[in-house]
Amino acid sequence: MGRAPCCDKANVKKGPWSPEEDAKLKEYIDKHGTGGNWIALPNKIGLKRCGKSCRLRWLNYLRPNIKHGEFSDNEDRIICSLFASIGSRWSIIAGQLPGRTDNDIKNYWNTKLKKKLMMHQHQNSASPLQPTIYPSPPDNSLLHNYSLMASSPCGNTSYFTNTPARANYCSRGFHQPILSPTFTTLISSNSGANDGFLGPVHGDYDQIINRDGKSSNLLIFGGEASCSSSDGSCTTNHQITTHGRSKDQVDHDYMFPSCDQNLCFSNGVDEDDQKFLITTSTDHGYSSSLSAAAAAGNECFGGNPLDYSIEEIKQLISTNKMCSNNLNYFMDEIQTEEDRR
DNA sequence: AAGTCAGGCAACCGCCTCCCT
DNA sequence: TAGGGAGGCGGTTGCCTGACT
Repeated sequence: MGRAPCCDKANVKKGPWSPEEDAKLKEYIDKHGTGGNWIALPNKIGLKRCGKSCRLRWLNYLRPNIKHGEFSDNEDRIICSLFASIGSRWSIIAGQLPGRTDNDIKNYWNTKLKKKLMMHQHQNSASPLQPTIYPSPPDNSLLHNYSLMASSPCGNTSYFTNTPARANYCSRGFHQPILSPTFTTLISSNSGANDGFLGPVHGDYDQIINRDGKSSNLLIFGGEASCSSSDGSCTTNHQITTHGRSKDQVDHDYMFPSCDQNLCFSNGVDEDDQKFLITTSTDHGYSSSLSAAAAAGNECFGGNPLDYSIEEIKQLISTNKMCSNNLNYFMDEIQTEEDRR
C-alpha cells in the first residue's frame, strides 16, 4: 500500500500553465493569500490543477519580485561560493539571492554555471579558479584525494592533506574527532569562494561544537579557510553552541549570523564579512582556520564540503587515511551512532 | 525546407520534514 | 507519543526552441 496521492491525478491538468490559469491563481492569491492550504486552493478557484502544482507555479513564476534573465557576476560568485560550501541546497542558496528561485538557480547551475566553471578551471589549471568544483564522492573516495584538489588563493593548499605536517599532527596524538555517519556541511563561507570549513555533526545536529572543553571535537573539512576579511584581519571567535537546535535552525543561524552571537563565526570587524562567517584565526597568510583548529587539537583534513556516508568513513579508516590512534575511537563512535539509531 | 540534435527551462515526481491532532 | 497530512525540496523529465546539416 503506497502513500495516498495529494490530489486526484486523473482529474488534474498537467503541463504548461495557460495565461488564464495564471491569472486566476494570481488574482486569488493577491486577494486572499494562499489560505495556508495549497491542496485545497485549486478547488476554491476552479482550477483543475494539483495544489502542489499551484504552489510551484506561484513560487517560481507568479509571485511578485521574481527576477528572470541573466545572472550577474556577483550572483555567480555567490552561487559558486555557497555551492562549494553547502552543496546543492538550492533553497538556501536562493535565500541569498533576492528574486531568484531555487528552481532557477538549480537550472542555471546545471545548464550553464557548472560548465562555465569547469571550462574556466580547465583553462587555468595552473592556478585554478575559485572555487574549486568538487565531484561527488566516487566509490573509493578518500579525503586525501579530495584534499589534493583543494586550492586557495592565500592558502598553502597542501597543508592539511596527507603531508608530513599533517602526519606530524597525527603522530603527536591529537585528539579524536567526534564523527557521525553523516557529515553535512553546515557552515557557509563568506564571499571568499574557498573559505570555509564545516563542523562535524551528530546526525541529529544536537551538537556541533561545544567550545567549552570540547573544541577538540571539531572535524574540519573544506577548502583552505583563510584570511577572508576584506580588511585583512582574521580574528578568532570560536563561540558556537548548537545544543538543542534543529538542522534548519542551525543552517539559519550560520547563514544569518546576525542572530545569536553565540552561534556565529565572524571576525566582527567588517560589515561585509558578517554575512557568512568563518574567520577563526589571526594566523594571517595560510589556512588560518584549519591551522587554528588543528593547533587546538582538532583533527583536520583538507577536503571539500561533501557528505560522507558511514561506508566511506569506514573506507577511510581501512585505508589508513585516518590517524591510527583514532581508529578505535572512531569505530566506537560509529557503532554508538548506529546503536542510537 | 525538412530533419536532427542539443540546450534551456518549466513542471513533475517522490521523498523527507514538520506540524497538528 | 504516534500517525497522518501538507509543505518543502532536490532530482529528473520532457517539451519547446533555435542552431546546424
